[in-house]
Amino acid sequence: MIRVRFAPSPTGSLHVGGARTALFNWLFVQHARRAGQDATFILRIEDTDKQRSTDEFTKVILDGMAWLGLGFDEGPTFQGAGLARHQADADRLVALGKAYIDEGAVRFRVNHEDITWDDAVHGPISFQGKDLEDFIILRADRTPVYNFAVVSDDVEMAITHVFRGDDHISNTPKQILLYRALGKEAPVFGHVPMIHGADGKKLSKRHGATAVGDYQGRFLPEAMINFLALMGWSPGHDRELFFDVNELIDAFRMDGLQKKPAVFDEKKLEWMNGEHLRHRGPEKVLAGLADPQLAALPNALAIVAAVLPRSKTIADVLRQARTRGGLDALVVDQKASEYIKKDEPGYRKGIQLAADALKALDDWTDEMIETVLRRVADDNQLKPGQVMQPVRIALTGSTVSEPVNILLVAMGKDAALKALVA
RNA sequence: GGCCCCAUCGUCCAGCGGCUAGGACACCACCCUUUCAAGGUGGGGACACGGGUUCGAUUCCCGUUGGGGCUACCA
Repeated sequence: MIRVRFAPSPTGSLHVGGARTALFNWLFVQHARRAGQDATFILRIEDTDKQRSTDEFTKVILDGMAWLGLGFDEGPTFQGAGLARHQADADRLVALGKAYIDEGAVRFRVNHEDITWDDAVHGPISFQGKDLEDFIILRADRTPVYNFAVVSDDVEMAITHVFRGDDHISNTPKQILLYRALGKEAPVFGHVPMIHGADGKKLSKRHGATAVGDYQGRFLPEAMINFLALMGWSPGHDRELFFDVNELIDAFRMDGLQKKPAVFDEKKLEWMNGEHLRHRGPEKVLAGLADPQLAALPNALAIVAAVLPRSKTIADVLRQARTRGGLDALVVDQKASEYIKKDEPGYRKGIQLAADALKALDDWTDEMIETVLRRVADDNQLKPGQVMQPVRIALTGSTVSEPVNILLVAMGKDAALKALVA
């Protein structure tokens, strides 16, 4: 029987590092299940007796996990709720002579033996007994200290595997001692490396977006999962794109984890998100946008499809689609306004020529539009770009977009001409 | 300072004694083109250093250097 828990602290946000740890825990459980084992994934909130998790803080964690699709089987349970048991366990250790009262607090007696465990990601790790000293398990106010509360809780919940951040390595010997004192076998420990910012330091607020919530509006959950899973883990070969989380579950193995910290590269996340966006396809992307105004447009699907190849984030798709659908006012970007300024008469002429020619076109297809536009350019001794680019800018506010004929078809004749003349 | 962990392109990974050290992101060049954030082709770019072990080390061992984490009656 496998019982795994993910134990975030209620800090008001779910850190991407935490989310990745949750993902590894979850993948481990799902993988075990597929192998026919009885495996349970438990969520435990690591709040304290002084700082109980508020509903809002709990919700942030729940929302983040729900967004990523990481469902749990038990919980959430709260560390702070185990106070009575923590105290009873501590008293028992005192009675057994394994702990003693020190200035009102309860201090655990360390026997200075060497501690070694076979870490699931690092292999053998050992600490020398002489470096460990007696430590507090219950404060003078009878509230438990973290290292004691976790062990008491994990014993209570019969946890078999603990996969957590690297930063807990030095807590592990203390906890192993506690398991022994409580007469229980320690679980399997696996310490997953941290996520660092570009400066090589632990990813924190000053690195920018670090909470899962910061990514929700811009990235697809499946892309986030794919990206997070591949930071510090690999299936052992060069494959990087996992469009189906089931393939991730099948391939996942704890010993495929990297031992060194990884640097979060948002550029790569963006690329990966673009791949997932295209894999989802226009219908699902449009549905996922949950924009009633956009969805109500008869050509919404065509617009999204036109815009998808060059989009990286959900925000990219939404912004471009709404502009093309006439829902948002045109925003002319830097390069576009430079283009206009360089030769405004030429710019206006291009638009005028295109509009006049297009007006007479009944067969509104990309082939015909291209033919007509090229002919207009040719007839006026202009290069195709001299009429295409002005149209593109007038319609999108950008020098970059899908091919102009595709753009025009997606927008529809009436809307396109109206926007051109405006 | 002490303890612990780690070390392949700028970044994310592959490699698990013998490879021209591979892929991806990013970057650069060229091609295509409706002068692009699309597509195509190509390019630069890494085994931190020093000792061993071995016929042979990126790979195994030791050391150095570098980086990170922990060092609370925080979690």
